Amino acid sequence: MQRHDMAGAITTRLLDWYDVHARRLPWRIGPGDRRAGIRPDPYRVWLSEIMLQQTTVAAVKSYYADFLSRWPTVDALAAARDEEVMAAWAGLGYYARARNLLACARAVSAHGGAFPGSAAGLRDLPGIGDYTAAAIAAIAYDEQVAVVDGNVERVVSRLELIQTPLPAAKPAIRLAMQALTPPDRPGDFAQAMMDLGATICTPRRPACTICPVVEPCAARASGIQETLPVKAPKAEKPLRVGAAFVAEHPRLGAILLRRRASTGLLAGMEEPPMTGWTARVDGVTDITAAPFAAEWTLAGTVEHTFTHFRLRLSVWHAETGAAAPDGMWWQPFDGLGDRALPTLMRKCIARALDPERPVAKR
DNA sequence: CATGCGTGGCA
DNA sequence: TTGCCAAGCAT
Repeated sequence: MQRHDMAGAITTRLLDWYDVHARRLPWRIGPGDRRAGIRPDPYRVWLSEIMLQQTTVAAVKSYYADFLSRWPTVDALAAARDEEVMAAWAGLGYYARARNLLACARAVSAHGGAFPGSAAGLRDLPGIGDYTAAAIAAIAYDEQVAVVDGNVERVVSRLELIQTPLPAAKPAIRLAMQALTPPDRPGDFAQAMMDLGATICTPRRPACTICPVVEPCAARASGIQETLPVKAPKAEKPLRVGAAFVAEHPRLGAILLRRRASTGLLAGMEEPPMTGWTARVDGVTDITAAPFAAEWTLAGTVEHTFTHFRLRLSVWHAETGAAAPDGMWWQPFDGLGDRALPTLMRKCIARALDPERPVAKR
């Protein structure tokens, strides 16, 4: 099939640019390896792509290294305990990804340990949607398939001057990306588009002067590149409030923890006991909601922003030698790093144990 | 098709 | 400081 000259020009320029400027990332093979016919390990591509869903490269790097070190193959990951994987994922966010990761590993392992060999087959696995299936197939199998993520939506809408608002523009963007994707090196092309979007064709202040495809860019020609893609305005995030209770057992050197419900927000993760989170700003800091009677003192507040609301928690602290209530346990301090504690919960614990200091990261 | 689902970095 | 949003998926 003859490709249009414009499409061919964009593809060629981007691949040439990628050969020089490709970001060196732990899950990528080197250009020399690619030319030698070496293909990336589908397991590593898959692991990196799941972690990269809505998550920055900088945040992923240490988690990727840790997972690959602990579980070098899909069979090793499939054999891991749920709790071990959730704890390893703690802090990275979107915890359904970790549950789906394990479910996917076990499905693949149960069928001989080889990932499906096409985007269509990959798409049926848990945690793998249109984007991830296409990305793995293009990168690991050289399948000529359109890989469309947020970067590609932005780059393509600018190149082709697609002014329809998202998400209505998605079909047109996918068609345009399909027309640009070459039969040779489709994976490199997809990664080139994503690298371009991450480093040059950025949401704000795109660096058009150093862009390898500035000449064929229709939005740049019109001077409206910064207005694309058009998106519907986002609803503002309401404030919810609540109270967390960090009970400390001085003799054991431990704090009281429990496990959250298996569905919903932070599903299956662990936490200190706390109230529900309500949109009502009054009353919820009431210490009558504490897990047991003790000399509770207010250590401070913790604020955290989720996808669709902001949360302000009053953090209470008490020392006690009481037995752990049903469904809770005394967790020794020296094991906290290995628990499935989301960032929010680590903030609460840090605030309670040292009200003066700023909250430390994981 | 709209909504729920985390977190950290950056302008 | 506040808002924005990054290599999306499931329902």
